[in-house]
Amino acid sequence: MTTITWQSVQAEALRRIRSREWPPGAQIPHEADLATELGCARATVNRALRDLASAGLLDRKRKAGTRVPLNPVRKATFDIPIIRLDVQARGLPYTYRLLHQTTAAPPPDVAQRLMLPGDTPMIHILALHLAANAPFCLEDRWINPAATPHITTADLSEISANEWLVQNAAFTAGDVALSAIAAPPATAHHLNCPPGAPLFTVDRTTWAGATPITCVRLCYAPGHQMQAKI
Amino acid sequence: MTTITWQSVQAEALRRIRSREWPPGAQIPHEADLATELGCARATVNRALRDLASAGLLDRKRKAGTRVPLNPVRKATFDIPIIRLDVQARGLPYTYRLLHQTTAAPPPDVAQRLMLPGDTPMIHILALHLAANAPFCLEDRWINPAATPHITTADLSEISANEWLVQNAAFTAGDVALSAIAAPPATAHHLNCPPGAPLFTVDRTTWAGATPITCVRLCYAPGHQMQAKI
DNA sequence: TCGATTATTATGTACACACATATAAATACT
DNA sequence: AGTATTTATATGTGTGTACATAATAATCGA
Repeated sequence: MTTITWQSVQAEALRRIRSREWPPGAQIPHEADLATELGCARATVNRALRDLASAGLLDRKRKAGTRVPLNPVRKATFDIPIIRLDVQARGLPYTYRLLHQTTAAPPPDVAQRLMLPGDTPMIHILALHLAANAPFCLEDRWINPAATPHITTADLSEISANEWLVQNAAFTAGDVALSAIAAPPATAHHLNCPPGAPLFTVDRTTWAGATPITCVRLCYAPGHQMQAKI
Repeated sequence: MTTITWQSVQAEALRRIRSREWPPGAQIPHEADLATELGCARATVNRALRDLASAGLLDRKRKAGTRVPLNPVRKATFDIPIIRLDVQARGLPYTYRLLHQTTAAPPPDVAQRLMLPGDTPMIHILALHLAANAPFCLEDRWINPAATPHITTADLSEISANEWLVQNAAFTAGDVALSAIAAPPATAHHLNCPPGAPLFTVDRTTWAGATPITCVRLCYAPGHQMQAKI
């Protein structure tokens, strides 16, 4: 006897959505009915549909039931790797250069993004990540020392702040903004590219609960691509 | 009596990871032990830890148990909205202009990305999405008509291919590449920006099972940001 | 007729149990 | 010693039940 898995239920639901057996906007049978129809427990159907809903392929509401959205908003995910591992995964030797480190009050926009008073002294890092001795990524970071007291004892010329933080300050949430900017002169100099070159840029702010940890701008050398999956 | 929820178990696990009560690299108690310790069923612990693992915060292997990864690879997600809704969500009026539509054999790189023979005739679309009458995004798309026969009857000057496909060709998988490019002259002309301007660019290929559906390059006007969440 | 209150109902989740499955560890075998 | 086989174990998943919760639909009252 073959048992129905939640994956098979999910596949069947997906098939019905794609074939328009469940057309956009329509309500689909409720869990109990599907369970009896497909010959499995409601929990199995629940798991299958819950996952589809979190992927944006179904809308579920208590009492209202489950329906196929008219305008599904699909979600894509990408990894946030340690830059060293990102480079090494490409088969390139990695090096790292700490360009600058101070403790100072952050510029207003950084303070605002971290929701901290503007006069809080923070650690400022400017560092260059290199792949095969070519500039790969310029890291411009502000760290809230109150969130990570140990960092004052870390030697950030040996290990990148990026890596230190990933290993020592597990964060619970963060937001990321992706954009393309024209390389400012100083950045262009560090990345060894012409000023104005298009740079793929990641602005990231991370939190441990309600405590802001760090806020970083990563400017990647021209030509960089970031991969994501749907 | 207060019942333990999987969320509370997850929060407690997260706390232990952050506090290094479960240090990086260490193995954590197995599900059954945690269940008895926290006073809940193993299924509840399983759900909590499974979700943490899919977020990259734990590594789980059968028999080997669960451990805190030394180098956690966190995952961020972003929405893939219909461009019209993206514009309207910013409170701007949306317009759309079909610039070009033909049926032809695709260039080799497109054929390769879709894993189709190079001589398959495909639909090629060039369209401009505008926000408040300013260029917002240039869409350069190739569509496999074999995957979506109905599209030949769609009037793509009225509804964008982007929107038509989302509503009519639910895909099961896709990959996305994000990058920054210097605006080529033609693109710059359409987006009304100087040639060479940094453009945030999304290259997306989508599939319905093993059948390739479409492959699109979206070039956003300078200054565009894409938001993601961790 | 309208607004507040009360059912009704579909999803969300917890639990106890059972069995499946991957795989590390131990054992037997050559 | 090295390899193949077995065993033990932690996670993965399905089932049936029970109750919680949100939100719609029905009912009631002014």
